[in-house]
Amino acid sequence: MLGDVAPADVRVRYSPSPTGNPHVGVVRAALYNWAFARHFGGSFVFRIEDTDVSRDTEESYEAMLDAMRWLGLTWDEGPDVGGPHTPYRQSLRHQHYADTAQRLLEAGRAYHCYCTPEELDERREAARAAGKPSGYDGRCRTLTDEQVEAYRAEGRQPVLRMRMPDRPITFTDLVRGEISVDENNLFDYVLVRANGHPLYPLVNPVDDALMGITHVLRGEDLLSSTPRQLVLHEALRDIGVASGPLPRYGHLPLVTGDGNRKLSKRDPQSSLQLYRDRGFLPEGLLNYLALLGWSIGEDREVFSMAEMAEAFDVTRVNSNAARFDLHKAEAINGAWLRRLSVDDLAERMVPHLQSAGVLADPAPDADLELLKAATPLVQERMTVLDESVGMLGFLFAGDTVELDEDSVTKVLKPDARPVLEAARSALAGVDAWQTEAIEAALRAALVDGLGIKPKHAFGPVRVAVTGRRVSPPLFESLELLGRERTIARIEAALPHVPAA
RNA sequence: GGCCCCGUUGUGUAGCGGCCUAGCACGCCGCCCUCUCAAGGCGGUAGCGCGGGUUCGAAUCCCGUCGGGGCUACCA
Repeated sequence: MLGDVAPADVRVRYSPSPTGNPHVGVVRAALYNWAFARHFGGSFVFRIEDTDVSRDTEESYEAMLDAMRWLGLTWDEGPDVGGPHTPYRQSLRHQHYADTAQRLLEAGRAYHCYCTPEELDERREAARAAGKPSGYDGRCRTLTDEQVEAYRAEGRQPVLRMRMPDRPITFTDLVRGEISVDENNLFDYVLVRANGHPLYPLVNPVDDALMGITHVLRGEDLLSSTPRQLVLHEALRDIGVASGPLPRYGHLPLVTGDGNRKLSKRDPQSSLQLYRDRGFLPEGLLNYLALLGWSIGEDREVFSMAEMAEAFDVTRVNSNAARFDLHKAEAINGAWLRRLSVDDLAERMVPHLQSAGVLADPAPDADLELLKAATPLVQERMTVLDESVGMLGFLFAGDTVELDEDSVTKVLKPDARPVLEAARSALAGVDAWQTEAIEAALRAALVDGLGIKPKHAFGPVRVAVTGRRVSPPLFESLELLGRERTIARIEAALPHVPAA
């Protein structure tokens, strides 16, 4: 897997294009690269591929860095931290591409092609109709000076095309094994546009070569372009632009959405931001993403990133596509949430409670204390942090809470009136306002006193006090809420109970 | 159309020729616990796409077939 590369010399990169917010499939690729580098004690390089000015924005660039920091996927070299191969943004590396393109042309490894897009389309369609490969047919490979003159006279501007060799290309993929494409299916491809703009097929390998990348782990969608990149890499070494061994490639299975199709950037389900907003923990999301195509083995699924780095082995990555399953992601996140210390969890809930308006920003110390006291009640009931809003909102309201309409009609029926009235007087008489005493008083008054089942006894109280049918444990909640607000809310709820 | 990749329960995976009457997790169903909801415990549901080989023996190796996906730009 490493070839001649010493473990510490392993260099991998994560090179997203900053177009919109990061995609979970792309995050998983970052994770696998990170784990690969950390496993061997090598370097993880973060490079921004912002060659497409029309699509890349500074905002997306910042969002990308922010996302990586949030995830905790630390990089050793990158646009903000620098490194020996600076700059790490392609938009700042144009000279490298222009120089390389020139040398490729001079060495005869690339050539000018004057075909127009229309001509290309036409021939492509014809080839396709004839059942033949539809790639570039090589027409401009050997143009005479006269032909070039004629094209120029017409005002045509050439693109620069890579000259592919007349032999099959075979390589060993780290996850899939040997892959081979014969010469009839290898086509000369465009490196530089007619307007002088370098394209991805040129800049990506050039940067990998210049930055000494030893291993490339990326999505399967790039599998079929690997042979041509390998050819470019060989050429770069031949013409002295780069040195060192060719990078080894590993193509990761695609992450699919609800259908069987590749999760696209446009699919809302693919947005990392969505999961952040919902309150996924970076630990949980990363853990889940790690599971999409890789297994730590031993019937174990919950593990930390340090444990992953220790155990990670690309050759054991699955080669078949994996579907993103929200349920499973939530389950894994829930497991992580329950592992958190109470203080840590309370702290992480704060921003969610604030953006929902439950807590002020900054939150008063008293509220923070109350939140901390309530955290154990909800820790095992949540799967994502955002749920804290619904579960704990009632604690931070005043003498009245917003009553959930559905809960009111289902629980606050006419026979709830005597229950609430009995609860009110029982609670008024509780000596020490503590969970045990509250429960004892309520049981005595409602279950024993009114002779009704616990479920029917406590349901109305729960709705009156918390506003909902589902809440943290009732007696503990009442203790935290305090006697005054508890009783005030029961009284406020009484008018919502219809007469018999 | 062409090329390439992939194929274990609904989903993610374990399995790398006998330990598999296929394990685990999520989901789903039921039970227990129980003031709601969770969490937890117990049990259940459901799978090696198909057909040929190779072998004493195949989920595991080979071939074919079918199915799915990716790529096929002067996007990245």
